[in-house]
Formats: sequence, structure tokens, C-alpha cells
Amino acid sequence: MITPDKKVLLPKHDISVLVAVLNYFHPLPEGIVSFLQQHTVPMRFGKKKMLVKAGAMCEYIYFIQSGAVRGFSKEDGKELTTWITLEHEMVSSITSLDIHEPCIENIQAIEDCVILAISFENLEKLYQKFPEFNIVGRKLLQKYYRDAEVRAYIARLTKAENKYRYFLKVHPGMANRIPLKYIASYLAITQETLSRVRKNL
Amino acid sequence: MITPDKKVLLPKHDISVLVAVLNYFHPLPEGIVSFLQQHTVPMRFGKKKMLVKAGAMCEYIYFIQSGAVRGFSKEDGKELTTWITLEHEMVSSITSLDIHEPCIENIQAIEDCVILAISFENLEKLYQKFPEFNIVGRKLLQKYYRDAEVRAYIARLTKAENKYRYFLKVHPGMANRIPLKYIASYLAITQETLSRVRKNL
DNA sequence: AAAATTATTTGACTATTCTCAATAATTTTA
DNA sequence: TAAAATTATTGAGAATAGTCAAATAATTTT
Repeated sequence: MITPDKKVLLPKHDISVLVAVLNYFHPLPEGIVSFLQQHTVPMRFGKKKMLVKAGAMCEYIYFIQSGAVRGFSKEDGKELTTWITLEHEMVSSITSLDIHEPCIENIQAIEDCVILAISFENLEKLYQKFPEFNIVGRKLLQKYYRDAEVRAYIARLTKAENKYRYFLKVHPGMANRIPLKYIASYLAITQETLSRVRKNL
Repeated sequence: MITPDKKVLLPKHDISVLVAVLNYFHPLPEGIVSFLQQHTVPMRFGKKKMLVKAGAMCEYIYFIQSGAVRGFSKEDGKELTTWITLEHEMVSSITSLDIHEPCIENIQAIEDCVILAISFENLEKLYQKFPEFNIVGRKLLQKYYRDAEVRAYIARLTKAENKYRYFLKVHPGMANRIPLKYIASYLAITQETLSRVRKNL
């Protein structure tokens, strides 16, 4: 009888897309790749499930392998969608990540999602064990900071039509995929207004 | 006659506040401090002078020693202020910094400013010579990303009064210092509306 | 396939903010 | 210090987007 090598039989989840994305920012040494293989946790979130709730501590940074996710907060009980993110991007609560405080925002799956999660604890270890990973982190943040600037710009536009036009330009893949109500809330207009804007093309 | 030691006579500009701020994010080894001493350029910008113009390449990251600065872009010829920054913070064009493209935004002094500038070229050298500085860069970006999220949130609020209330909470030092028209534009409302909001406290 | 749920559209009306114009206050410059 | 320039306030009417209610369409569940 053969005693199989357990290591070989361990079902390894697929981190190749994550690695490819990170590699794009800065070449990853082998050690980091196997660290990620060991310390990422595959997760699934059904449509509308919450990844993170405002007021709670967020413990993970999430890499979306497939699906769509949004962040939202509230104004007078009304939801304000602050970002929408598709597959191959990362999401998390920057407040929890940066200063270890409970997050201000909710994070919710808009579609069924397949996700890889890394705990902040392991992320911290990653930075310590592989100082080079700080370069990756820095460049990732530079990119996400640029995205945040774009969001702030859109929200500041005054005409609903201008907002939607700009949205179409920046997120062409979202218009026919993300429910209108989330897009409306992202643009800080009502869904009725967005519906009318769309009709007038 | 004495031939003075040139090194000693070189007037060193004061980088102590910059060092203190960076040090707060991550302890700076001595080598980085002297690099900064050598590669920062003191500059002054009078009120309303432009640090950076949209469409041009931005070449520097600026540390504001004193004064106030804003970033703005345009919608139908109208200015949209996207951020306002006071002394002891950094400003730059994230687009130019991250992907070496001409910047989308204008950056303008709101008050007379004393500034320390570091060229992107030297910043890049800093990252290369002192890999540890990537930690500083990463943490700085985490902080600025949080700020960007707050900006995006404010702009998405629907009532002018709510925007101003939130602004007061987040930037208590600005209300009595920054001209109303810039605050209005930052909140994505007209100055007339902000003036009325203020009257109704 | 039908029922139930959820999402989107439409209409009528309302509230808020914008626009334009004029005036007042403040700051800067000559 | 007076004049000029800039910034802030106020009023009236117009435009835009919001609210509420209902109908329709699309999607999901049974």
C-alpha cells in the first residue's frame, strides 16, 4: 500500500491570477508566492452577502477572483455607494487596514463572488518577512489612490448627465452589469434620475 | 586669510518638520535624513500661484511647511476643488507620480506658501537606495487614501447642510481660514448656497 | 410555468439648489 | 488712505433633481 505524500495531496487553491496581478506591480520573488499560497484563504460570498459591516473590525484584505463588490455607507438611513469593484482587484477597509479601527464602510457582494482573503496579520508578516513587498504595497496604494481621486471627481460633478457620461467612460464594463440602483447611488443621484438620464442617452 | 569650509557655509534649509512627519510614519535612519537634506528644494509660492497645471507633467512632490494649497479641475469651465491641504502635509499629482503621465488636476496656492519639493527622480532614488523608505511611502499612501475616501464621501452627501456639517467636523481648522468660494467648490455646491447654509448655522 | 420577488420606468408634484443680478464687505494695491 | 479688486451676501426666478406612488419589466423561486 502506498502512503501518499500529504503535501502533494493538499488541495492547493489557485492563486495564479492574484500572483499575476501583484507581479505586474513589482516582480515577486518565489518566497512571496509560496507565502501567499499558504496564507490566502479562499472564500465565497453569495450575492448581497456582507463581507464587512460598518462599525465592526475588518480583518482581511480581499482579492476578487470573480464577481463584483461595492462599498457603501449611510446618510439619514439612505445608502451611499462609495465604490464598485470588479474581479481582479482588491478591496478592504482602508481605515481598519491603516489604523486598526472599526471600519466606517460596509462591503457587500453585488454578484456571487469567489475571493481570496489575506488577514491583516498575515499581511503584516508578509511585509516583515519580505521587505520588498512594501514596494508592491506602495504601488498598489498609488493605483488605488488614483482611483479614489477619480471617484471624488465624479461625485463632484454637478449635472447628473455629466456624472453618468464620465462613469461610462471610466467604467465601461459596469453599465450593463451592475444594477442601476447601485450605479445611481455611486453617482450620488436617485435611481429615478439615472433612469431618466439613460433614456435621454 | 581664511578659506572657509564650503560645506559648513552652505546654508542648510530646515527640514526638521518634514523629518518629524515622516518619522511619525516609520523611524528614519540617518542616511535618509541626509539624503532629504541634500535633495529637497525649498520653494515659495505666492497666493494664487500655480504649483502644477493640468495637462503638464508634474515633477515634484511638495511638502507644505506653511500655507494652504488646493487641487482643482474643471467642469464646463467651472472649477471643481477636489482637495484642500494645509501645512505639514504633502501634495502632488498622483497621476504623474504613479504612472508618469501629465496631471489631470491643477494645484494652486491658496495662501503664501513655504514648501519643500522633492523631484520624482530623487524620490525614486530614495526608494532604491533606502528600500526601507518604501515602508514610509506605503504608510503615507495609506493615510492619503483614507483622506481620499473621506473626500469622496463628503461629495456624495445630498444635502448642502450635511456636507458643510461634515466638513466642519473633519476640517475644523479650515472653516475660518479658507475663502468660502473654495470650500463651496470643494463641497460641490455654489458659494451662494454655502453662504446661506452658514447663515442658518 | 406560475408565483413571488426585485428592479426599473413613468408621472405628478415638491424641494433644493442654481443662476443671474445687485449690493455689501473685505482685502489688496497703488 | 483711497481706489481697485476680490470675496461674500442677498433676492427673485428658473432649472434640476428629489419624493412618492403606481405601473411595468425582469429575475428568481417554488
